[in-house]
Amino acid sequence: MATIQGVAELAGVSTATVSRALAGKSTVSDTTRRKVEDAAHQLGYVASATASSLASGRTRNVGFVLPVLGSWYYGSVLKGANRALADAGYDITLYHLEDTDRHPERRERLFAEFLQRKRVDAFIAVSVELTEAELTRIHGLRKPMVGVGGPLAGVTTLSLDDRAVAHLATSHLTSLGHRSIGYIGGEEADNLDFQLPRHRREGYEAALAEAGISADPRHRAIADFTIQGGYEAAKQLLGDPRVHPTAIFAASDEMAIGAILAARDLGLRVPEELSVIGIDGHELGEFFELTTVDQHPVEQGRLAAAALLAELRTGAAGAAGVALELPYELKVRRSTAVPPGERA
Amino acid sequence: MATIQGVAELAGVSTATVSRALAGKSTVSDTTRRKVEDAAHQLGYVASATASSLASGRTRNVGFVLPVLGSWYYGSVLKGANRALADAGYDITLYHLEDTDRHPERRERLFAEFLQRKRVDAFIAVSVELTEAELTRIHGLRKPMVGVGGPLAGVTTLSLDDRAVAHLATSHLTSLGHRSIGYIGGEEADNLDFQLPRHRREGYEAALAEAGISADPRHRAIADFTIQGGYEAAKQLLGDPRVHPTAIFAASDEMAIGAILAARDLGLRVPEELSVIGIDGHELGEFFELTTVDQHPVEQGRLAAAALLAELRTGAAGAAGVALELPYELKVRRSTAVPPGERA
DNA sequence: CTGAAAGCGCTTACAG
DNA sequence: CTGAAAGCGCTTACAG
Repeated sequence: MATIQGVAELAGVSTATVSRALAGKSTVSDTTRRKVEDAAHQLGYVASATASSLASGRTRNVGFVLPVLGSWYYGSVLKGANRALADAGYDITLYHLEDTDRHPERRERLFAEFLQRKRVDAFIAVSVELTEAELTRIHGLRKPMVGVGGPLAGVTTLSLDDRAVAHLATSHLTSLGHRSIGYIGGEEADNLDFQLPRHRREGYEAALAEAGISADPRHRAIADFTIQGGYEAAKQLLGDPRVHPTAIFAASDEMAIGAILAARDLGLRVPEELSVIGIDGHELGEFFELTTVDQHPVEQGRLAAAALLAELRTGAAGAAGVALELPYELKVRRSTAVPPGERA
Repeated sequence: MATIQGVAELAGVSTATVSRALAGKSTVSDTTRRKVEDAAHQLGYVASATASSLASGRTRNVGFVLPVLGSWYYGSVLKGANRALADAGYDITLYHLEDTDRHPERRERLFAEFLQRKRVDAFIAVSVELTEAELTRIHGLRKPMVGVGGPLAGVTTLSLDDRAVAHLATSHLTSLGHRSIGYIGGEEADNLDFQLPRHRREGYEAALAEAGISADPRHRAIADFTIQGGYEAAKQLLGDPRVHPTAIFAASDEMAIGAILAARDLGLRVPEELSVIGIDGHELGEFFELTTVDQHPVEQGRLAAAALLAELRTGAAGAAGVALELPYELKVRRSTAVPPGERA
């Protein structure tokens, strides 16, 4: 394990010069730089992150805070962020805000201890809901932070326009001629959350209204964003003779896939007898030929990292509090078509 | 941002004593300890990880190396490891060995730069296939390392007995009376990999032999461990009139789910006309009522962390090179039953 | 363009 | 049980 001392001796210069040369500072002559690089390469020298951090105040490490590990969505965002940060020379340290209800002490410890260690230069937080107290603590750290799925008070946030996304998905169905459109959404609990379920329902209703269709509570079902939940909710909608939708819009792809499976079990052909559309761009969407509004999670991670790197470069967390909009895209696959009896 | 200085002044002791008191060293009197703790609490002091690491040589940070981000399996292992390590006061820094074929320079940089920064005390590597050169570099770091899914030369490895697992799954089918059992496995490329596909096939064949059934190459299909791959492979097996299996054993749950969906599309009822079993314990297994051999990925992560913490505590990487066996468990759900025509 | 020196904020022998 | 002091391995004003 070579140290900067060893490199300095081998190259015949001071450690200060080694540090400058390897950091790519412009104040080093080309000859010297080459000597230093050769020596460093020969010894396999890489500066100790720990010593470098203590001296410079920069860790080249970003904290990534997320509530779920093992799901496709969060993993994808993480992947996109990691790629962009690694390319910029940054590591990622993980902070899993797991299962607050059952393990409040773990969450407490995360904010009281782990986040206070000054191990990272900045944070990315995905779909994290923070209390006032937690937000105060985060701000007390005085580190740049970018949220995905916000908004978080005083934090730069990248978020999806959930109303617009739901409006687009529903309009896709009305423009095909559907008039009886079921909706599978999430619980609209009045808690810390980001209002995502409510916004998506509002987008759905706005699109219905535009098409001159009156919203009917019997056309709506609540689920938990999983395949199983979507399956059960769809069975309720499809099994109710008073509803009889010709299309279903689900607020997530997994719920939409559940709806497709429910339709199959009920003997309904998709899309001939039932159209289904979701939101996400889930990896399983292709296999199920699911029409969806893709929110490009990997790209979301990349954008979050890019925004953070920009704040890190300019120094001041100048952009703090700004809200940026994430891109989305309608992807029409086989699961949506004109209503039954309207084929050309 | 309080420093150890501030705490020392407030408590009226030296910084050395603050350090010792907060580290829980036994050589501090109870009164002093209390004074220090009060002062630290009052100031919201937490030792800087960076300064502590440089002084002590310990980072309280573990590197987690994995080839895939965004999949259920790796996310689950990560979750289990993170939980156990966080409870012991450790952070996790992520090293994503992504897509080596398309981005060899990223992989190279990871080994040449990121891993050399001495940011972590130890490594956990999941299903990572390393070249000789990479292994040499890792060993040059002289840090404890635990592999999951190994084996890696000179590294403590936790692995599944793939032959035994496949044998168990297949025997479950033969013991129900199945004689014509299809197999969906993975490509047995002769590369760096861990021979997992080969071992699972061998376990399948051994169980067949025990039941007096001769192995037939036409009963085997190759896929890529995904739902889509399993679906296509199952269609081949089920569509071939010369094969006509009454059961399918897939080397992963996702492929098994693909097989269930293929059976549905071919009008075959599961389990009445076709039994299906997988390996994994995938979160979707319950919804599809899939019989499986659960390999408990979250628990695998926990065990890896525990093994690593043990090495870290005893100092010497004493257990290096040891191979430990991971637990597994047959979970019988609705997707397997006696062959057609044999119901009581 | 380069070097000597201070300093980042801790931990830990060493002495007492 | 406690403190003074050295040292971990870098970076960065400061001088030249």
